[in-house]
Amino acid sequence: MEQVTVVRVAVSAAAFSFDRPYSYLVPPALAAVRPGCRVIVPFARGNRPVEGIVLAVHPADPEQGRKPVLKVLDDAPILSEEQLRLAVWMHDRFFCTVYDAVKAILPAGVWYRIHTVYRLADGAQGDDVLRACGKSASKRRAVETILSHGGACELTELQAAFEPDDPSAALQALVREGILCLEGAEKRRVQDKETTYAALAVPPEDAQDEARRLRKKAPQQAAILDLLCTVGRAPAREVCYFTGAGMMSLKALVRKELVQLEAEPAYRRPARYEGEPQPLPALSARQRGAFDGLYALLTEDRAAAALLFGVTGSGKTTVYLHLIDAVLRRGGSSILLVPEISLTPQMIQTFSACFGDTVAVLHSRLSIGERYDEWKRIRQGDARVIIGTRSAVFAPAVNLGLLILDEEQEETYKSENTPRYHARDVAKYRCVQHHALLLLGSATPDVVSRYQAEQGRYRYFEVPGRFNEQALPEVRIVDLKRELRQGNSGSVSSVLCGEIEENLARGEQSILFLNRRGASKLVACGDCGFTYSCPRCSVSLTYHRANRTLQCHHCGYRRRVDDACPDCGGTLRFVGDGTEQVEEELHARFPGVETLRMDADTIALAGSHERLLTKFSEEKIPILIGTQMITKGLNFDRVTLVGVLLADQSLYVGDYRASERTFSLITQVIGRGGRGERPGRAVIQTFTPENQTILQAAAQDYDAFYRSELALRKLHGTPPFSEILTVTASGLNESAVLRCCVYIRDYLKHETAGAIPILGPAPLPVVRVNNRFRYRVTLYCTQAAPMRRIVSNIVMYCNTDKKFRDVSVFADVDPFD
DNA sequence: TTCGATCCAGAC
DNA sequence: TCTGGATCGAAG
Repeated sequence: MEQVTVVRVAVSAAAFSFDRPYSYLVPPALAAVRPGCRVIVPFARGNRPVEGIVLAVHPADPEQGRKPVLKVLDDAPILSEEQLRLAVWMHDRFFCTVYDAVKAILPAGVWYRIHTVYRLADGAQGDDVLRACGKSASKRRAVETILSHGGACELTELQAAFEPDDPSAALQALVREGILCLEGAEKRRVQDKETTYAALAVPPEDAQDEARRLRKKAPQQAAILDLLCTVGRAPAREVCYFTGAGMMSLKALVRKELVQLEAEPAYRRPARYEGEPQPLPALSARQRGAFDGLYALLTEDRAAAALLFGVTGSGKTTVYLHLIDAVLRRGGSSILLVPEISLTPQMIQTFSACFGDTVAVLHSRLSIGERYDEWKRIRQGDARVIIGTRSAVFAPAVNLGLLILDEEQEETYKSENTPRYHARDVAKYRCVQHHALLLLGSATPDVVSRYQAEQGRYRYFEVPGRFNEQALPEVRIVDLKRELRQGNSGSVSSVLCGEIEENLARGEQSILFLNRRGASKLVACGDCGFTYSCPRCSVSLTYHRANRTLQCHHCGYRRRVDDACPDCGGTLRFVGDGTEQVEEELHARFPGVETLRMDADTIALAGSHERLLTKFSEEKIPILIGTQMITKGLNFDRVTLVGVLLADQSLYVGDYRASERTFSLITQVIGRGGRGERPGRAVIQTFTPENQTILQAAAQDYDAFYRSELALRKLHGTPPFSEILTVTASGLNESAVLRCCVYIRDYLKHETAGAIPILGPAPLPVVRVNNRFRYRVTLYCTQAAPMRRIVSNIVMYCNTDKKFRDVSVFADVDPFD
């Protein structure tokens, strides 16, 4: 019997509730298909062509009624075996479809758009076909449209031709009758870029003779030949540019077989370091200690994970540089993840200076083409040092030896969209697969990571002290209650004012920090207190000065501001995120002193975050006022004073991580000061000066913080003493959503026999977004693996059962919102 | 999530 | 009997 090949395919059209490998027959013509290749397959009853990825190929007995693969999209696998395994693993772990994972792993540049194409069946003749349509006008019309398109036509064009009617019934019938066949056509979003080179096709002597002959009749052609005789080979565009000749002359020479054109792949490269190559900065004795330990792990050639603790300014980056250098010497690649794009410019600068063109950059601000080309350079092994944000964890590094997460506690490493992965988890998985070293670096490690280190699951290393032995800033805590009692209700206390004054007198710079999440500006009526809220979400609208509109940060709704209060006709006022008020207050206290505000508006105005920081640093503006964004980024030598205006702000909101976040934030912002030769000072303003977290942050005592926080976590059973899984339901009908959540909770309670804490249903912090209500059930599990299966089941059930028709449900691991 | 199949009510 | 719209159910 003839051998039949069957492929198991993960299809893009599958939702989580019915995502499983689907089997398709491989026609002999497509026998070259291999696991990791993308294919077009007919899916569901309509057999619409959809994209899929081949998970496995195996010989099998022919079975009846199995559908065939229509097309193979990749000549060679686009995903390696390891990446395929990763995609399947992500499906199990993050409650996404395999194809969701594939889309996260691959850059947007390789994606296809699949179009449905109807083609006249083989051997069908125009007249016969029309006759076969009988008296059906719509069939006739469909066939005529397809004939006028040369025998094949895209569904979209048929729909356009039928407008306002729907061609699908007629098309379906024609396919059933065997008159038409259904195909998929693919279109790439981004093309591979090529450079055309011109080179002599004859020996230079012959070319020179020819040039002499052409000098009079075709001087431009002669010029081209002359040039190519000297340089041999050059990009066609440059040849034209330098000779002043046109493409026509070049083409003419090609026709005469004197010159040949050769296409070579070219890369769209993001802006990069142009300066002189720099040697690696030397390791200090303390850095060497950490490096030696990590290097030993690196050379063991088996998977390992380590936590590198070092306060701000201890020189963790230098350790990274030397480790990456070591990996390069061993013929491997390294990935360095950074939490934000705004951190990459200086990192890239430093790394490109040391490693040159072997550095590749991956982050969302690149164009699709640039990202795709960087990805190609990585895949080919041309780039072996990869720096990027969260999604760079998927970079197809050749021979991955080291994966670093810098500032590993940062929340940006967790994706809040499908697939809801944490880069740390993916990194761990990849390092195990590649026998690579996972390195988590931080000045304020995630309590969970620190605990893992303590338990021996991670190796622990420290870079003690600060660079150049600088003292940590001297910190003062100001009790705002007392300030209030003394009649100062402003946002800058008398103590902080005194310090600022001192700095002004000495000509040194100060930073004032407002630790408010998602700082925003409201518009409110000064008379009746009216505020604008989003008609679709349960939040207030935020004012954007750049385009003078009110916007919703959750759904994007926008509208203009009225001239007067729409409710009472009173005067509308702008209630700032605080930075504006602080600035006003400072101007009143220190007339004539220049200040710089850093918030969404001023960043938009300056063009970027870095540009604003550069302005602060270069123009030596005395005072910088800002939110979250100033905690990271450039180092300022002249900043000697840091003020935290209201430390409590992030402390008493949100989840079990509030203390951790506050500690990290305050520690980082205090670390901004005193990086030059002068010592730094910090002032922390708070209404709860006795709060332990604030005291620990002021003392920059991570260890004390970790101990007390861990004790609290143990008491509450929060991570690392459990793993948190959530199931979220959303829908237009609030009571239906709640009913679904109650069902989920009861199901989970039943399945776990009350053995683990299950909380909820609880509304999300913003309960309504885009008219959809969102509620959540939370599980604290100690055995996550079996729970994942149970959670997975309930998610599938709720998304298919008609009881919960208008509710959609998804699960997440330890979400941040 | 998508779309063909099925069922039902009202129009002709 | 035809037709549009809502609903249902399966996806290789």
